[in-house]
Amino acid sequence: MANSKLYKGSLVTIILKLLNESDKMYGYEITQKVKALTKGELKITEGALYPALHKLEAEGLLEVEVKKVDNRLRKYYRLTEKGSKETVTKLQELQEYIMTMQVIVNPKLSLE
Amino acid sequence: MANSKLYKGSLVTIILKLLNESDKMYGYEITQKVKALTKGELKITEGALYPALHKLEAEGLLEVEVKKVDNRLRKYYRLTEKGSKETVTKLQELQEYIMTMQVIVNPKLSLE
DNA sequence: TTATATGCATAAGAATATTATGTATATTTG
DNA sequence: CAAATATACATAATATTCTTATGCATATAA
Repeated sequence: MANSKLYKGSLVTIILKLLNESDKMYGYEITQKVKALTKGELKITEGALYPALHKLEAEGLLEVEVKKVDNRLRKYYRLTEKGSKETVTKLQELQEYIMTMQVIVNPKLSLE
Repeated sequence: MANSKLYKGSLVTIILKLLNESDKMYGYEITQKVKALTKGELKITEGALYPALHKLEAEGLLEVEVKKVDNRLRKYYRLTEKGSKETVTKLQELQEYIMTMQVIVNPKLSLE
C-alpha cells in the first residue's frame, strides 16, 4: 500500500468496506476509488491488491463475475453473505484499534 | 502483538509514545504498561518488542542504560533527540492514518 | 516444590506488503 | 503517427513485521 507502515493489515478492511458500499467493483476501480477518496494519500499497489482479492474469493468472502468492456477484461467482485458478516467484524476491529491507539497516544483517555 | 491484524506496524509508534511520556522504561515494563492501558486488549509479545527496541537503538532513536535491580538486569531505554523528533512524526502519521481510514469507512466524510 | 512473575534474548515460520516484471488493449499527446 | 500514458489483469522475488516457540536466570506465590 503506501508510505506509513500503519496501513499494513488494513487492506482487507478497505476492500470489504468499499464493496459493501458499491455493490460490485473490479480491481483497478478499487485502486482509483481509494486514490480519489484519500486525495492521493493512499495508493493501493496491484501486487498487494490482486493476491488479496484472490484470497478473499478463495475464503468465500467474495464472488467474481468476469465481463468484457471495451475489449478489455474486468473481474467484478461482490460480497457474499459470509463477506458481509466479515465486513461488520472488520469494521468493529478498526474502531477498536482506533480507540486502543487513542488511549495509548492520549494519556488523558482511558478505556472502560 | 495481538488479535486484529491492524496492529501490524503500530509497535514503533507505541514504544516511542510511551517513552515520550515516561522518560525511561525497560522492556518488560512496556509490555505491562500497554496491557494495563488497554485493559488487556493489546498484548505486546517479547518476540516483537525486544528486536524492535534493538533496532530503534541501532538507528539512534533510543539509548540504553543497564541497571541491576533485585539481582535482575533491566535495560532502561530513553529517547534520544533524534528519537523525540521521530516520535512527533510517528504520531502525525498515526493521526493521518486514522483520518484516512475514517474517510474510507465513513462515506459522509471527506478530506480537504 | 512447583508454578507464576520478572527480565532478557533469539530462531523459525507466517502474514502482509513493496518492487519489479509481464501481457494486452485503448487513448492521449507531442 | 509514434510514443507515452491509462486501463486491466497477474505473479515472482524480496522486505518487513509479527507470532510462536524456545532458552536462560532469579524471585515470589501457591
